[in-house]
Order: sequence, then structure tokens, then C-alpha cells
Amino acid sequence: MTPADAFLILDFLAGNRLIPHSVFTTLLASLPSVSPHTSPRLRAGLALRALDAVLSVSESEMDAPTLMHKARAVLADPDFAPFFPQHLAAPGSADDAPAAAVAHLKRLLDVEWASLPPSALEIAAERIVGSGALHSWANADHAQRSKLRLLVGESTAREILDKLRRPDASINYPATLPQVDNAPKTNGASHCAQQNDEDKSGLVKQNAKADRPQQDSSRHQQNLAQGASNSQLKESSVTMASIRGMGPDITGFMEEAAPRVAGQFAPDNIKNHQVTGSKHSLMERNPSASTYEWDGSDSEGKRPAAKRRLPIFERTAKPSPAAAHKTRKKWSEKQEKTLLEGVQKYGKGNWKDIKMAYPDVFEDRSTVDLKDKFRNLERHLCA
DNA sequence: ATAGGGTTACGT
DNA sequence: ACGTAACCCTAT
Repeated sequence: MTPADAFLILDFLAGNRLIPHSVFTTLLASLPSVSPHTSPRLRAGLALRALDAVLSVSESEMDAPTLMHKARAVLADPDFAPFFPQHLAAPGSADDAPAAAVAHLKRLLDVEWASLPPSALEIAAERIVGSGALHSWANADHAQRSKLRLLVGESTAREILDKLRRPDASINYPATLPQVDNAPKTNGASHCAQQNDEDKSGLVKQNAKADRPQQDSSRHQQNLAQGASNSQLKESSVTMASIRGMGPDITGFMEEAAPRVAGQFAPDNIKNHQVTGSKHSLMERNPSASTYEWDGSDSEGKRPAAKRRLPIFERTAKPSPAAAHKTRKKWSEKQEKTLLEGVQKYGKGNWKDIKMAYPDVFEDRSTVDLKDKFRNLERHLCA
């Protein structure tokens, strides 16, 4: 196995929280060593993993102050410190309440894990069997398709080729489609809004916008990792065995993906703050009320009362007063965890995908609810 | 469909 | 009274 292949695997495994530390360290020892400067994402994954290892000790075995002490040691470790976002690296002055500090740190860690971008391997997989599959296959020549077929397996290959042949597919995926990229909409270190008032000027706003073009976000980033627990894509998952066997073949699909994992811990982007003062109606919620009213003026007022009859469908058209406001419901811990998992899997911003992936958990939550909730979770990081 | 500003209910 | 989580509204 080449060092490049080893990197792909480590990058993938390190960033996946579901891989147990014991498994990971075993693999780490058996793979060729990887240059520490290869990827910020890999380093960040290792850092989060180290902190996870400390914090995952059950609190019955270790008291909170000791736990916090160990966590601080990891956060200060020169090997890891540069790869922790600032808000993680500087835990609050909560020495008076270590238990709360531990809980807080764990929540921050959850959000950080959820925000870790997909690995190069996952991005490549996305191109081969995911949302970029039709495009990749459409542009592949015969030799390339043979390689792709080996990678995805016969049945998946047939599925993709079937879709490719369908006329509606060719409309959606013309050969000239300029596939941009699958990078997630967020990165690990840019949760916090820039608070400086000066940064709210129009000029800065424009620059910030130009620096951060909106892109299609990646989908199903971690289906590889979670194939065992995710029934949706079991059939199209690429096994580690096949990756080992195919090393040189898949690296060709990495070339475009590689740059996307770089720079995730670059200095914070300036938040694209809305300065538009165009909001109106500060006092009133949009009244969905149905008030049928005659003003009595003008010619209409002179019409005989018998003719001022409302349409017969009036009653059915009237919105039910009960639907006016959803009853406020606190998010359960399970829902929070599931949301974080969903963001990790599908990427921040793909609220519809996340909702559909866990229909039972989010039954009474809208996609907007998911978005709002994750925003709240992120805000904890910036406090 | 999503992002982000605005509003409100609820716990303290 | 105040801060915030949950929810609403609207531009894009």
C-alpha cells in the first residue's frame, strides 16, 4: 500500500467517530506512516479523537475535576492544540463547576464532530456512487467505466447505467454539466459570527460574500462509514477490502477531491451579516386570520344585504384557529443527538435530507426547526 | 428549500 | 425582568 492510500484510509477513519479508538489505533499502527502535514482535516480528526478518548471515560470511574484536568491537558498538547478551534481550546473558567464544564465541553465536541468536513475518500465515493455518479459515469470512457464497475459492484453499476440511459436523466446530467464540487457549506472553525461592528459595513459584507460562494453541499458523506447501520445504501457501499485492492485505481478520482479538505481551520470567515433594513411590520405577525369585513362605504355598501353572501366554500377555506401556532416542544436529547448525526452524515444545510433520514425522530419537527435547532447548538460554541 | 433576522413563550 | 430555546417570517 502506498502512503497516499494510507492517507486516504486514515483520513477517512480518523474523522469518523463511530470507529472505536481501539480499532483506529490498531490500524494506525499497521498502516504506513502518513506525513503529519498532509491534511488539516486528518489532524483535526486526530485532535477530536484524542479529546473524545479522555471524555468518554464514564464519570463513575473518574470525577469531573480530574476529567476536566485531563481534557485541558489534551487541549494544551502541542500535537493537538493547533487543530482545536479557539472556542474549544479555551474552555471557560468553570472551575467552580467541573461537572458543568465537562458537560459543556462534550456538547461543543459533539458539534465539532458534526461539522467535520467529509474525507477525501467520502467525497470520491460520492462522485462514484453518490450524487455525482451520473456525471462521473457519463464522462467516463470505456476503460474508466470498467474501473468504476469494479469499484461499485455489478448491480450498482447497472443501476447507474440505467439511470444514465433514461431520457430524463440526460436532461438533468448533460455531458457538458460543469460539476462544481461537493464541499460542505460549513467548516469546523467558522461557526462564530464576527462580532465587530465595523465588519458590518457594506464593503466588508460584499467581500465576505465573494470569499464564500455558495456551493452544493455534499450529501451522504459518511455512507461508507455507516453502511453497516444505514440500510439505505448497503448495496452500494464500497468495502475496505475493495479499497485496498483498488488503491491505484481510485486515486484518479481523488485528484479533484483532495483540495477540498484543505484549509478547514483557516481563520474564520467573516459572517455574511444581513444589513438590509428592509424588514417591515415589526409590530405584527402576519395575520393568517380570516376576517371578512364590509367597510360600508362606496357602492358596495348600497348593495342589498341578500346579495352580500360569501361564497359557499367559505367555511372550508377558513383556516383552522388551532393551526395558528404550533405548541412549543422542548427538544429531546435523542433528537439533538440525531440531528448532530444527521449533520455529520448529510452536511449542514441539508435539512430535508436529514429529516427524511429519521422520519420517526423528527416527525413533529420541520426542516426549519432542524435548522433553527442546529443554529442554537452552534451558538453554544460562541458563547 | 434554505438562511438569517425577528418574535414569543418559558424557565430562572 | 431577563436570557434563551423554540418558533415565525421572508428574501433569495
